[in-house]
Amino acid sequence: MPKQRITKEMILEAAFNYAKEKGFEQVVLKNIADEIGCSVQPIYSYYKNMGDLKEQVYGEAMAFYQSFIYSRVDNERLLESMARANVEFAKQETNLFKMLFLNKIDGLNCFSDIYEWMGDKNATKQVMDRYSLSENAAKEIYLMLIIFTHGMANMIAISGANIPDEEIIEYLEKAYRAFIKAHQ
Amino acid sequence: MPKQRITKEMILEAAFNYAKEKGFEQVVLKNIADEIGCSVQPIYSYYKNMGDLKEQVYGEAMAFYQSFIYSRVDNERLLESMARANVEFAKQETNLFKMLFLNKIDGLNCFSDIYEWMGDKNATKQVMDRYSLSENAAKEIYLMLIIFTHGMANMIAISGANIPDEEIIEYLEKAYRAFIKAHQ
DNA sequence: CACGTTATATAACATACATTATATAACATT
DNA sequence: AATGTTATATAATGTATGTTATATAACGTG
Repeated sequence: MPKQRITKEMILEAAFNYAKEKGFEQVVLKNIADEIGCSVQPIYSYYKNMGDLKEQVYGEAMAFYQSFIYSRVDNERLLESMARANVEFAKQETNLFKMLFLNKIDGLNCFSDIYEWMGDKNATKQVMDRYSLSENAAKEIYLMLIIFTHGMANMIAISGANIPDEEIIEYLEKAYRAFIKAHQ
Repeated sequence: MPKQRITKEMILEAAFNYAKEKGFEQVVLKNIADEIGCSVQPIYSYYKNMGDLKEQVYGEAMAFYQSFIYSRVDNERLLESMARANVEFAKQETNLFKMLFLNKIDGLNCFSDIYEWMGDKNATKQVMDRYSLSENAAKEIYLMLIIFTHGMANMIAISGANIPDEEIIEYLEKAYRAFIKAHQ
């Protein structure tokens, strides 16, 4: 049998990069095949259909997002650094951000669910300890900062605005301090 | 000449309602024709092409949004009532919200631009007067509440979460008070 | 009431995409 | 080197959409 010129990894990588550079909507059969420089067959030999490939691309994007965030986490300031990282992600990786966060996510029914979804227990604990707050207060601060962060990230991603990092940090800091102060 | 059974208004109304009930992506030729119960020709007799019709639908949606917001404004509490109305809009008219706010909007380059875009001078003035704040402080509060509101609206629209109005109001109030308090 | 204008319908054509069928060519095994 | 397996390419098919061409039918005007 002939050796395979095209590997599954090549396809997934090409598709992921296409999503990253051109947007998820551009992940269509012909674009990926052209990108690799092959016909459509190798793709169908590894993936049942395009939906299958797109799911994998989504998974890659999520992994990329997570490593993006975690590589920027400051352990001394979990909440603030995660908020910054999220907005930076929206600014730098707009296509991935839209793909991950501007589409329906199932199973969220109230804000506490949202907290569970994104919540990081350590960050909550850090806020509790640092400001001598109850768990509920810390959770609420966390939740409100997530909402604010999400709003900022969205506006940046949607508008394509190139807002300087200092300004982003400034507003995130202000929101964070305001939410803390409200509980003191 | 035969009298026209189909008017331009019928088409635009059908298309707008389709966008409102089923989502903007569903505004496609055949759906609208079927909805009205006509062929594709009447649509092309009034609109150059589908893009033309979609633009008009977008305009209708914007007008609908504005009257939705203004009908809910409390003149005594401009900022808070507008924030609430925006989140309510995202909750009740999710399809229109996505169409209007989850797509690119040109010409925004920094947060002060965003302020100019959505800014309501009267609301700013009300905050200045009520809390004896400088114009800059009031503007900042306004901007931060817009960001928070947008974040909440987005999360609700995207997740489809049916969060009770009381909870929405509670969090908006908390954010508002926190931003005010930060300046005192 | 015949005629011409035009509103609407039907149907053809174009394009973009996914999917499947067939053809070709590489190479491992004999 | 011949053969069979299979990786890949080319080409056909299907479906959804938009657009345009042709046909039909309504009706105002002479």
